[in-house]
Amino acid sequence: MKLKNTPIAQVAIPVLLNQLFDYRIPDAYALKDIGLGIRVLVSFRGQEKVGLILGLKPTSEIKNEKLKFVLSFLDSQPLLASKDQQLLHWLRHYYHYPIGYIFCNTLPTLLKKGETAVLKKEAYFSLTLTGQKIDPTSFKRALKQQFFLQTLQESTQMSETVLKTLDKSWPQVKTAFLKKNWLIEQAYYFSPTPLKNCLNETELVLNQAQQQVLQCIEKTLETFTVFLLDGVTGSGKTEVYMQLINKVLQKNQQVMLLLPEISLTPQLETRFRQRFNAPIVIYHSKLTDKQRLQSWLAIKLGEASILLGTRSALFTPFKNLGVIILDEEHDSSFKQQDKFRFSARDVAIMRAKLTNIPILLGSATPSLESLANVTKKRFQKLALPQRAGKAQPPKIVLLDIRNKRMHQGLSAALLQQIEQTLSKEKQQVLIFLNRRGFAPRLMCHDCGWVACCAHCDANLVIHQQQKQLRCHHCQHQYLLITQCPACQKNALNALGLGTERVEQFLNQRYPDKTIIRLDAESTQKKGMLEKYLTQINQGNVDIILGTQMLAKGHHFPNVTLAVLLDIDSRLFSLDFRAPEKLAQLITQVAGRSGRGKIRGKVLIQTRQPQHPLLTLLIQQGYNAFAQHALAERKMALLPPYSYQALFRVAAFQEQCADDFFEQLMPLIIQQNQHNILVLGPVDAPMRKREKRYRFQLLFQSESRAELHAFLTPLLPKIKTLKTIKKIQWSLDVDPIDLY
DNA sequence: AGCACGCCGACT
DNA sequence: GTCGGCGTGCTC
Repeated sequence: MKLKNTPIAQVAIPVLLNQLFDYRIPDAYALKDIGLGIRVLVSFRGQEKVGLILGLKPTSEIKNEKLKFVLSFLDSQPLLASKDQQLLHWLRHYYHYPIGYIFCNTLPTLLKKGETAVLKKEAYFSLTLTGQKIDPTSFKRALKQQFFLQTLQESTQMSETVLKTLDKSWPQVKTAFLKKNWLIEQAYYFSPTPLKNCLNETELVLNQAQQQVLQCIEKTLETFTVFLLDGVTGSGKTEVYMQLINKVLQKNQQVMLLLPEISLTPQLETRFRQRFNAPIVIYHSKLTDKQRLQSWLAIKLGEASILLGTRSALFTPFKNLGVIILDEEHDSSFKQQDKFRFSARDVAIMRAKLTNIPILLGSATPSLESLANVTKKRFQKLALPQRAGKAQPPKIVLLDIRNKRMHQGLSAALLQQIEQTLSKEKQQVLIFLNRRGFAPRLMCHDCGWVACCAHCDANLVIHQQQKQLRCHHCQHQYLLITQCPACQKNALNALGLGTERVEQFLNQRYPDKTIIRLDAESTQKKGMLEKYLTQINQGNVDIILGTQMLAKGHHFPNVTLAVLLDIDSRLFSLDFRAPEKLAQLITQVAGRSGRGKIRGKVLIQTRQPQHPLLTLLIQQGYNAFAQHALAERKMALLPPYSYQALFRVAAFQEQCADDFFEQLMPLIIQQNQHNILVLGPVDAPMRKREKRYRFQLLFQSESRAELHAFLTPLLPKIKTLKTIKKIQWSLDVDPIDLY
């Protein structure tokens, strides 16, 4: 029916429904104020919700009496320009995810909650010359003043928010300092480049390889090209990034740089602030809602030029984006593994395509997907094959530990090498073991009972310091017992190796050495990881022991020996990606060694010294391994030579899942006119997790278009199945681990 | 997905 | 006679 002049707004609402909802616009609103990408407040099921206008149409198919009015408009300008909207529409089709979630939940939390989209200035404080010269120890009784003076002297500039959280007496101290003329107060939109120590990092002269790489990219600025920068650890990728960024900044364009881990942002931020005389903002999930809103707005409005962040930064709208750089492109942290499962790498590429700008993917160990894309001529490969400066590649050696006596998982030969390294001044040893806790298993020596989680199909991990047994898959903790619950004997044994156990052993064996353990447990407290990293860089540490996080691109300049423990189980994993991940891991850990003047050494303890993966990787390097692995994938028609989507199902009662699949499978057979390979349903590798039984169904096709042509009509039909109410399900497009 | 409405069993 | 079980269906 005709509704005067004002159109109907099609609104995205943050609910998990894949549709827009129509709302009438009150006649009082002038048409010019209504546009796509503007937030509105609406009543939805009796609740007020913030939604986003994604469409306007003259009439609605919905009965007039059912239509509600938009309650109010929250923006005068669109939050998302049409390019940003295009990207989100692509996401929704590609990942088959509800539109309301994609459009609303990719906004900063505060905007989702209806906060006004206005960049606010914040007060920043620095000391005047007089203030810098005051000796803080000259305070006798004014301890708060002493504290703040010292704090401000140690930094260049601090925001009011930070100062307030340090101590609530700040407002009084501030007044006192301003009166004494010790303090400069300035208002900024976001954290400014430090004034002190500014620009003390100078551009390095690039070596020939670096220069070639830079020139190649420079030529394509303002056109879409995907570059894969294959640069060994220490080859000077960061310097290439920085000089490229400089070129883009000179064109008055903005830059987005994505990293896999939050913990990698501070060091890069410091370097960038010292190098660039341009506003830089950070965006990741550890920032406060307010900080994230500020960064987001600063980039959108063009007030900031560089955005440094993790995958959650990917959706920030830019005013004038010139290049995207995504470092450590092989890293699985770029894949979001819950709710909206997307690959930040793949989405970044699509974003570059829609913006028509180059994107640079960097890695010392490129993913097989990216290497295949080079072969398919979709990506252009650029190589930095040598370490910059004088550093040589590390020497990798396999330590055969068959029939060897072990000391808490470390062989005599290994201990000897460790001791040899430690005897040299300022040399550090890095030990990689990807298992937290003391030991992964508690077993009765007498009856064979093993401690298992009541809610998951998993062994409980012994955490001796906390005297706990913990399940690493759910949050459950149990008291560490000494008596076997099955046979009542005191014969319980800790089997296997965890970082806590190795740490304990090393502390006993080397009581005069400083040993730091870096894992999720030891770095749980805020700021601990940064503290440890600083300590390591200052050279006050002898042994660094840790999990996965050691392989993530941190710099350990004094490490000359890197050790990998307990990798053998990964050689026999059922996951077809396990070899790729292991090769990347070994190469990355190896890359931590010998980045200074002394050549590094890498030792891998194994009972499989003849294993082809290890010998190929060590004798011929990662690229040879990758070519071999790609040939295998091609033979088996596995990704990247086919495309997959994984349909996961979980239910508290197995019967519910059975009933669901009984309805689902005929639907799939009927729908499958595209030769889609359907594998399953089968039990998930961990059948029971967090009290739920888990199953999966894999769809695979050699044609991405056919896979999507199959999925697109299938999903709405699946949602109409009666049994779906009793299960939880998700679809993972391009899954990277089949868990 | 949530959340309300609705129709059948064990209680003050 | 009511409280509440979760089955069904709708959200503009």
